[in-house]
Amino acid sequence: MDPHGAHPSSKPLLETLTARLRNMAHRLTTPRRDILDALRRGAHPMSHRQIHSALRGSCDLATVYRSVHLLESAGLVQRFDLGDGVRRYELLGEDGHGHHHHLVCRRCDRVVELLECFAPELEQRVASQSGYSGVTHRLEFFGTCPACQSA
Amino acid sequence: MDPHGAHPSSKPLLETLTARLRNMAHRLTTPRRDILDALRRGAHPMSHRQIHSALRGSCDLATVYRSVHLLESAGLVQRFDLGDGVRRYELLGEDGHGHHHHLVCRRCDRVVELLECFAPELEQRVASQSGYSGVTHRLEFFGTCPACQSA
DNA sequence: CACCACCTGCAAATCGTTTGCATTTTTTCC
DNA sequence: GGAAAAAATGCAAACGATTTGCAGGTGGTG
Repeated sequence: MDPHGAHPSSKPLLETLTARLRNMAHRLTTPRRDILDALRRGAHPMSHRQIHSALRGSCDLATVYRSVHLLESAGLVQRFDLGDGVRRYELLGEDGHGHHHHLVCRRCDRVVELLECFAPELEQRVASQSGYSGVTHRLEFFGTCPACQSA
Repeated sequence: MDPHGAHPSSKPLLETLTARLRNMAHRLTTPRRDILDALRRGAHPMSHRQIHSALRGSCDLATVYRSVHLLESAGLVQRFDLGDGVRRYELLGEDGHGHHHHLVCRRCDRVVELLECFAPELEQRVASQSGYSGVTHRLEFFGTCPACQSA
């Protein structure tokens, strides 16, 4: 666990990402490349709006929604729900590598990236005891960050 | 873990719930009582809309939103985010007892209530290593239920 | 039983997200 | 390198969940 760091995995090259997209039989368009690049630069999960403003309006917000949706189903990005009604996304390594969780401050929304994922064996247990297949999980932590504690 | 059962904890009396509300220095109004009763009867987490229709329009949808919000901050109900953009709620025992998780079918949205909560010691670890205080968590599982697997 | 703070109903506003359609871009193939 | 087909984009409008302003109604306290 790394209380201060940014995204745990080292950043992949933009080329690597675009290659992955092409291999999925998807077109490489300017918005998609730019979105991947924006996510590559971001340290924390980004909302559609954040991505859109990082792009400085180089493409439409609707395109961000459509592209991120495609990137998600292509397995290039992972969605996170941090409690407010806003969806956020981070790059995901190949074969699902890079799966992790977050710790969010209830007061100031500061986000800490947590390195380890504890639950893989839990997924197994849940799957075998319920009969469900392809079990995944979503886990986030919430608390009050040091700064907000003293404030 | 109970793959087939409904809410794990036995249902509290409606009187018990209303008493808890009164003790929090909140008024006991008809809509609030009815909402608590609807949640008491429901086996799975209910959305505002579901609660509202369980009440057969005896109060306004906006009142459901306002009341559930109050019940949540009073610690009487707990919110669950099951992945679609819809918030769902279940009764929560006193002192936070009754905390648990769900397993949701990606195809048909069937929900399984999971009895155990694995993460309390994780909260400790996350808290001490990050400096955050009052750490809680949200954990849900997703998969494909037996029926949808064969379909 | 009267009063006051609080709550409700109603309707409109807000916010995130999706969608229809005409136009532009990417890719493929010659 | 260029034309044609398939797919993606921009724009604006639609949508669904949730919130809010305001006028009138209600709970519980003295």
